[in-house]
Amino acid sequence: MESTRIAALLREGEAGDQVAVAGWVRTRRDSKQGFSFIELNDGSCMANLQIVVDADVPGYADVIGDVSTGASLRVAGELKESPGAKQRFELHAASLQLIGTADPETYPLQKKRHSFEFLREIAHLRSRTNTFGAIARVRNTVSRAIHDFFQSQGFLNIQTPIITTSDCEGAGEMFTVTTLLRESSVQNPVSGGGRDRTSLDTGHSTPDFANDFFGKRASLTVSGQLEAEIYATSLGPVYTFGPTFRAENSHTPRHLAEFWMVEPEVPFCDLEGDMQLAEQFIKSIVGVCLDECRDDMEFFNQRIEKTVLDTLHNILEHDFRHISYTEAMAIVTATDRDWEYPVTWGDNLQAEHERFLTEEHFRQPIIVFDYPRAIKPFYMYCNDDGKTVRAMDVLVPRVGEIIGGSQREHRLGQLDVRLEECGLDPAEYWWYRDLRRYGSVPHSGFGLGLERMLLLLTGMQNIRDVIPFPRTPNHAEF
RNA sequence: UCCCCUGUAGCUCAAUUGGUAGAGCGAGCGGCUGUUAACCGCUAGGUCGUAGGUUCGAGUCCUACCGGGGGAGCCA
Repeated sequence: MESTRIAALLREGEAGDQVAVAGWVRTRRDSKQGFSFIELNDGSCMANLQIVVDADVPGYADVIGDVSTGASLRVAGELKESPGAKQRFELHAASLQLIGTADPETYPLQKKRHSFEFLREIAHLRSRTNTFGAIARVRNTVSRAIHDFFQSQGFLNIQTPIITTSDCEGAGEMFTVTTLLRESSVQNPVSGGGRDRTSLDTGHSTPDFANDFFGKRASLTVSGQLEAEIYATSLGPVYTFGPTFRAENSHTPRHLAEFWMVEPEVPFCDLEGDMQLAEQFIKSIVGVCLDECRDDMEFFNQRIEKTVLDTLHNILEHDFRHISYTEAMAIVTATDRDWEYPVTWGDNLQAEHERFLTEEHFRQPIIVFDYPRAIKPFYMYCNDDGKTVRAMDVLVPRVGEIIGGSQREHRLGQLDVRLEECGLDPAEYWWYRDLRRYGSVPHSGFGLGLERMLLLLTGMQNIRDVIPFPRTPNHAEF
């Protein structure tokens, strides 16, 4: 008999069905009177399936002792209404096949709750817990919802390069990609123990990238935006959705060295349209998750963060507040609160100010737009006031900045002014400038960090726990 | 990179002003039970992150290093 996923069985099964399931044991409770209860989980949903095994089931006495937490099982039998209060169905086993044991003396996962810090050290097993199973399912749903949202509106999915030689926007430290390193010239070439950083030993203080694989210095991408602009200004709305890399040495619950980013880019679109798109986009994802991941979302609301559902419904039911940077700064400086970092016009809004605005002052997502041009990158459209650019950040409660975007500077003359201001070499951006020389159009886009979206959706506090295998400084296990 | 907190049993944490290391959960064994965070009893399990130092005596105080967490910056 073919196995049925537990999610499908709980959704569509009926008492009397003959079914088989396969999964991993969460707990076992015995009655010496001659039967056992087994909680089986197969990852298809939050719920376990309760298995009832009578002692006269073939092989019972031989294997039941090894049916411990973490062991894998295949069970066939009849689905019955459960007299117990905590589940509708239970499976009365006719056959029981122990597939893989899990020594209780050494199996690290217990029935009790573990700290996320501990689970991070056993990332190869944490997906067997309720929390990480739920995160994986929600992450999957978000991923599909992202594609659905853009596909349904005619956006083209563009795969931008992961290896790049364009030093785009100079935003953030980049990881160098090189073949200049040879095993013989590397200290600690393999994963053996030592914590010394590998270092180039080319005989020169600076490696000669002209001799490198690509003939010039190459890096892992920090954004697909510039390449997305190429396709947006020829094929219409596009989006990228892929991994992004930042070699920043930042140690926070909101940063990863490797994360996933969604970046739409829309031609013939100004900042207003960009902000509308961002709002529709976020609401769409929130709505899909609430709709399709009810059990998982309920779990997050009960066990992880009791305000999650309220926050998400609040997002769906209200229009995002749009306020200019200048207004935001006025609000921040008008309060009589003692800021750790007092600011004036021209400064970046600090995290404490952003939190205040979205969590206390407006108590809902806000979009701050028209930032000072001195604190923003070269590619943003310059306003006529000469002081601001058409940039926007979407700030949400508990997470802070979840989206950053802008209308792009499509006027070649202005772009060159900004390249100059930012100390960048126009020759390096020759193809980017070409887009402004031939059929240039106003266009806009933004970037959304997938993991930050997941923080918002799940109520999890640490970004290392919403990606299966987090990469942060000193951490690239698994 | 800077600042703060922290490191004791498999896990989560205690240990009064420096005075011989404890609990709960988990695990093993036994008992009870249509059970479901099960319950009751017993047992095992720790060179207190590492290396120095102060002291008659250090889990406790000092220094360095390593690990974990948080805040800042940067950003998504």
